[in-house]
Amino acid sequence: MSSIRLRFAPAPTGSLHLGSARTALFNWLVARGSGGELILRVEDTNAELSKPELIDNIYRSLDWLEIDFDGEPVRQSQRADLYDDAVEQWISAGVAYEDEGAIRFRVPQDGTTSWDDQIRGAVVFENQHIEDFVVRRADGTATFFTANAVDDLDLGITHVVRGEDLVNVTPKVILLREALGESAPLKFAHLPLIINEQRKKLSKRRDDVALEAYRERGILPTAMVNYLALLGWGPKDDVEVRPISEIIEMFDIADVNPSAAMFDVKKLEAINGEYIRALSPEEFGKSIAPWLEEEDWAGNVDDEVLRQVAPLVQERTRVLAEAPKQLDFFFWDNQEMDSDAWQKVMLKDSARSILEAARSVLADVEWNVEALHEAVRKIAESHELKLGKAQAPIRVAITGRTVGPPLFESMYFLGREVVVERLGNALQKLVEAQR
RNA sequence: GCCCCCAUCGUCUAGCGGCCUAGGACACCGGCCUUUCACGCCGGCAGCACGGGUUCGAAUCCCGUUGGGGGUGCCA
Repeated sequence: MSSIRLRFAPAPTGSLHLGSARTALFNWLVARGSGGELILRVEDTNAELSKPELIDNIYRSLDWLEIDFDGEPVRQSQRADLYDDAVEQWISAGVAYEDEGAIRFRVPQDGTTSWDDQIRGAVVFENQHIEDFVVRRADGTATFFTANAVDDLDLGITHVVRGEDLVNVTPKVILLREALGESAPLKFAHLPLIINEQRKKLSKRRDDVALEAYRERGILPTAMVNYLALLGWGPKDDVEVRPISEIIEMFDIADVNPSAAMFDVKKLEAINGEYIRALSPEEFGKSIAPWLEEEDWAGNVDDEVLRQVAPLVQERTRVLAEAPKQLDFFFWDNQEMDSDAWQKVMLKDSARSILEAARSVLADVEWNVEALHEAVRKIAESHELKLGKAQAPIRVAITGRTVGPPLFESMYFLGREVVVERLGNALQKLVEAQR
């Protein structure tokens, strides 16, 4: 058995929570950085919690983050006998007693229970403030405290890394372990909470706490892990975005900041953007595929065109879910026109004249990016406009929007026929509107 | 109410007694680049909650105040 053993012990209450993911990550960092072992222990002492789909979600999420475990997962729902034995042991030792069918642990009325937290230092509770707590429910099932203490002992856990919201249960678990004759005290590290803008613990009701929600929006797992590592911890050399292998090497649980950390989606997305830009074109193409498939123009996507056009949007993408709207005009059947965009540029005096000039010049200009660029540049010149201004109506006519990938590259890949047709359509719409 | 924890720019952090007129990142604001938007680059704004100690010297150590948070289930 390895000298360092940790466990990640989620209760399968739904989709994996961001805070749980961070706890899993920090446990994993300690294990992988120390040559220790990490066990996955599912805390499904409560019957409703052992639903297969809930447990699957945990596996899927952890797998997505590439947080791996040693050995098979342990299910508390299958270890009732062990908990029973412990409770019987406490009863016969006189430290637990029956109360309305449940069994309570008798907490000493004097003295203190304390531990040296790796993140917070000494934490001390006076025993008189700890109430006698239930270790076995009237229905015969073990409570969290019992399962926790028994399993940590039985599995040879040496280090417990968990959220700060569990600080107050720690003295109870320590008492239970002592009553079981523990051979060595656990090393505890209570992680700071992840909080929202209101500086409150992330809540399921009002915050996006499901890890899956971020996956669905197109956050890369590597970016998520990197960002999560930065919540409560920071590298001493100030390089925040870096491979997980380096983080494993630099990470030390004792360096973790004890104060709560706000979850900042903007920063997550900024980091995600960096990871997206660092992808190879092939990887990027594969990454956005699931999002493109959901579009109604998905059937029109030409893989070769997509391959050439994807790099144009890669550096403009912060979350993968944004990719379709940057690429749609390459593939749609019925062109959509953003009305704000139309209002903004097509109502200008020069718009009609620019579109007319573009339609006629582009009808037989040489079809390459440089020539297209030059052609539009000349139109701009003749209208005494900067290229940036002059290309606006052309962009809107062709892409339906005021912003998007570089225009001349886009026109080039779209092809002469489509470009001229869209310019014509826009012109017609403009003329009709002016009548 | 009681118990426990926390306190460096708006946010995440570096700092673990002198290297700090406090560094980085995100956000924000200027500028450059430029075919839009981005990217990139340059610059700016902005912080040690307060009060006492300890010390030659405190963001760093101690105490208090204030403020915030967590817990207080036969949930986990």
